[in-house]
Amino acid sequence: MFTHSEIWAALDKIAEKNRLSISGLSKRAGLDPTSFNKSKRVTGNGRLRWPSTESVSKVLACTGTTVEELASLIAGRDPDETISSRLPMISFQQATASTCFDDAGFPIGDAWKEITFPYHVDRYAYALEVSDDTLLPVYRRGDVLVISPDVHVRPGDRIVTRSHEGALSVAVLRSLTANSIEFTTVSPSLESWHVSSRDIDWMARIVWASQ
DNA sequence: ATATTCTTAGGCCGTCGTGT
DNA sequence: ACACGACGGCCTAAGAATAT
Repeated sequence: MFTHSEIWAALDKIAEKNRLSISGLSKRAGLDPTSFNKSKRVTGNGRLRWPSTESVSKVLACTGTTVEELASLIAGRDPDETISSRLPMISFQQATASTCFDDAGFPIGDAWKEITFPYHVDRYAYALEVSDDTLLPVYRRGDVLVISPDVHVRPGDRIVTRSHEGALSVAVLRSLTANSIEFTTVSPSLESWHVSSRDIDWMARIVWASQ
């Protein structure tokens, strides 16, 4: 059971999460831009108008929203923000300690502190604070990078890798084969190097950076 | 400053499903 | 067959935002 205001609030939230206006969401769903107008949610005589199940289905399809996520939004819970509004964070310097990550690159241990993050990211995301100026001019000391070990990495992505020795590197992934990985620096020099895929523990995509 | 585009409000109408 | 209710589309108008 849900109410008229809850289903409309959920659609408003889906639009917001996809950085769309409510008319923009209607258009993306293949509907008339005015379909979800606030003025159309109540008729002139006060009768409540509800979105059709077909329209809701189109919205879910065009935004990649699941029925479960819609249910959470209707219930007033944001499945992303409630999980990711607080992120574990650690500095690059501290992160070189071997106990900070498990074998798959997910945070473990007590060295992490928690920060509040204003955007929604997946539940596995964590933050790394830049400890020095070796990444200038792209990242400077104090910048925060948000990393998701759960996001598929593709050539062109900025990533963080970890060697068997525990050293973290920030780079751009250029190519990836079964045995070899090519990286370039994030700096304008674009120096490139190859490593064997056996020589790194993991790599994870940088999904956000404070700049 | 002006033009263009986008967003929103509101009225009206078409289409579809349901009940009589 | 017809009436009615309901949602979405079409249209206009106005205001806001953005581009030139």
